[in-house]
Amino acid sequence: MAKTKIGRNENLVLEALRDASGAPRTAYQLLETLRPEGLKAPLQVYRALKSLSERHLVHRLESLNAYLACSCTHGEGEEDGHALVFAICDGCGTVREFADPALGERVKALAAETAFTPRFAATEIHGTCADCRAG
Amino acid sequence: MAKTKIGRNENLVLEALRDASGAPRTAYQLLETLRPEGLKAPLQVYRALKSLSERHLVHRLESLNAYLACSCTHGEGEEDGHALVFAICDGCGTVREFADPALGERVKALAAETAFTPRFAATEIHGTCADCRAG
DNA sequence: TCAGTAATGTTATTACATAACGATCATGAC
DNA sequence: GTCATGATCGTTATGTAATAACATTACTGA
Repeated sequence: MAKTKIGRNENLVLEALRDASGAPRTAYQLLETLRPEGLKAPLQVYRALKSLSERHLVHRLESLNAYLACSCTHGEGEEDGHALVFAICDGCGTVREFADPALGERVKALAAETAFTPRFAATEIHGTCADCRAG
Repeated sequence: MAKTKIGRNENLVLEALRDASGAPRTAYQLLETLRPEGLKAPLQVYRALKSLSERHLVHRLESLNAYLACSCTHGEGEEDGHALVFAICDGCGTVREFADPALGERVKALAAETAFTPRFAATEIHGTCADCRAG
């Protein structure tokens, strides 16, 4: 089911994202980070990100054009059925990820009301985290 | 409260988006559409979009890098307190907009659980609309 | 061995968005 | 009126995000 083996570039990108730990990174930031490892072109990063996304090991934050290592608790990314939720702190830039069943149910209900067949949903909440609020 | 008067460019962009009626448009598509009206540079469109966004007359669809005329039922964009939801058909590209209080409540609850202060939230659901499903 | 496929590399290009600066036009205080 | 102020508008250049197109390498199995 895991499409193929994970490649060198995928590993590099995934590690770089995990090192960031809660901080989203743009593709070009990742490229800069990984230049010492031999990466040279954006496409190498984008291909890795695409592959990792398909495995649900990373997520794209649409409102930031940035990427985040998946911190889902549930194994290796069975995100089917519940919507992903991201709490993005506009102060410090950190992002917390949730997989919220209740929100997923609400999304399904909304879709059903309008005969819409959902495939994937994500909610991005912008605001201020506790630390920044305390400041 | 409405910051200032609405300008010529804002009107042009807003009309163009309303003509699209459910179909999101990118900034550069709008620019092409409005060239006959005298618009020449991306910045003219982006400025208008920013101003219209602040008035809650248009929304940005993050996952598409595109913009949509607001179809909220509630006057002129008092979206405070409920999360916006967009159902995006990947088949035909049409988008339906909702302002769902229940989903907004869930977002608030999630935020409260983690001491996060939400400012704005949007959910984008990708899937297939009834028409495309029927084919 | 060699055919097939997945992964990788490289150059060029397209798409999306903003910086920086200057010109124009309305409006109200005097 | 006129002149200062601030909002709007215009243009060039640039920055940032993502993909197209094509060539190459490497793994895998009959």
